[in-house]
Amino acid sequence: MGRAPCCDKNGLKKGPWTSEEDLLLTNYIQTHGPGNWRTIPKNAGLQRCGKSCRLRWTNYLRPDIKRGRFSFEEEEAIIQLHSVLGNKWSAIAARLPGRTDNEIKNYWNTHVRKRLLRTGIDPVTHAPRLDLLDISSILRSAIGNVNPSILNLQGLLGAQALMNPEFLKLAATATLLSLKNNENPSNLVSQVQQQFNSAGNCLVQNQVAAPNDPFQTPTHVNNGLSSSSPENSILSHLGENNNYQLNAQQINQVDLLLDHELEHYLNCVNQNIGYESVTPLSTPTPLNSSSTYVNSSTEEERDTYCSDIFKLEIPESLDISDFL
DNA sequence: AAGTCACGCAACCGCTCGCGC
DNA sequence: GGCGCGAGCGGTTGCGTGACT
Repeated sequence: MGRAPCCDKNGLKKGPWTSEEDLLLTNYIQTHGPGNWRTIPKNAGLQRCGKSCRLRWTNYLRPDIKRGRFSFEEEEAIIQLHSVLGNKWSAIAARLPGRTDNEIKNYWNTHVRKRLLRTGIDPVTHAPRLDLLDISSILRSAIGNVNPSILNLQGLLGAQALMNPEFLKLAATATLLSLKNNENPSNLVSQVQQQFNSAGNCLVQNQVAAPNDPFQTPTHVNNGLSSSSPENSILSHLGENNNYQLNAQQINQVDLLLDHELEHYLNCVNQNIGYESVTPLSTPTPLNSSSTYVNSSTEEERDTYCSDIFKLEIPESLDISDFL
């Protein structure tokens, strides 16, 4: 378009504002109002471009700006709004009184983004990071020295299959179930995968709506696991092979791991109803959920909260803190 | 105590949008 | 419809500061 530069580059000051400049700008705007930003520096006696004045005013000098540390409620709101709006910092700022888009953007990049990454959540999609979500690692951490090759879920299932948290969790459950019964986990996991595949296109990821589809609600579907076919029943494979031995302690730990999830799953199988995890691996927080607000503010507490968003329901007695 | 490194934040830059002519 | 301009937005930069060695 060939537009002129926003200001004459020659003779105009750049860099940090001095208190004298702040005073000049504040006094002028409080007297005359913002008006035309291009004319403000000249009228206020500032050697700055209008753009610089506008930024200084909107991001720092405005009287309604809330300074200081973000509260946990604000941080939670930022995360939720970002999951809906994406990097629309001004839109997010509009919903957080007293906070500027620049401030929120900085806070996101320096704190929230890192925290989400640290807790295994993709800061862009707000979904669990699949590259980190190696259930095999969790299982190994949980049950100790089992041959890594027999716990390689990603190898067994393929990366795409891991896109479904429910399936992922069920596969992990199947692996533990197999180990408990001295089976090769690949057999049972394959059965689970076949049932998923044969159930049609039910492998819909349970995920947060993408930023560019802001009003899509999270999809949570029955994963399609059917127990109608006896030969495909997971239970039918119990006790076949005895090549994968766990010691007594490991079996005990597997029992703890399987406690809730397996019980629920077996109930579904026995009643011939659809299985839906009682503790979804990925549980996107509803935007309007006031229950998600936690009145804590330490880094550790926030980390814990963030990891709770998608954690596996693993008993506290198991030492998996290194992984988490 | 001095040097180095990492981090946080204010400010800048380049681009797009919307409006008036 | 095209152009010029102001305003706003999002990404990036660079400086100040505190932590660490």
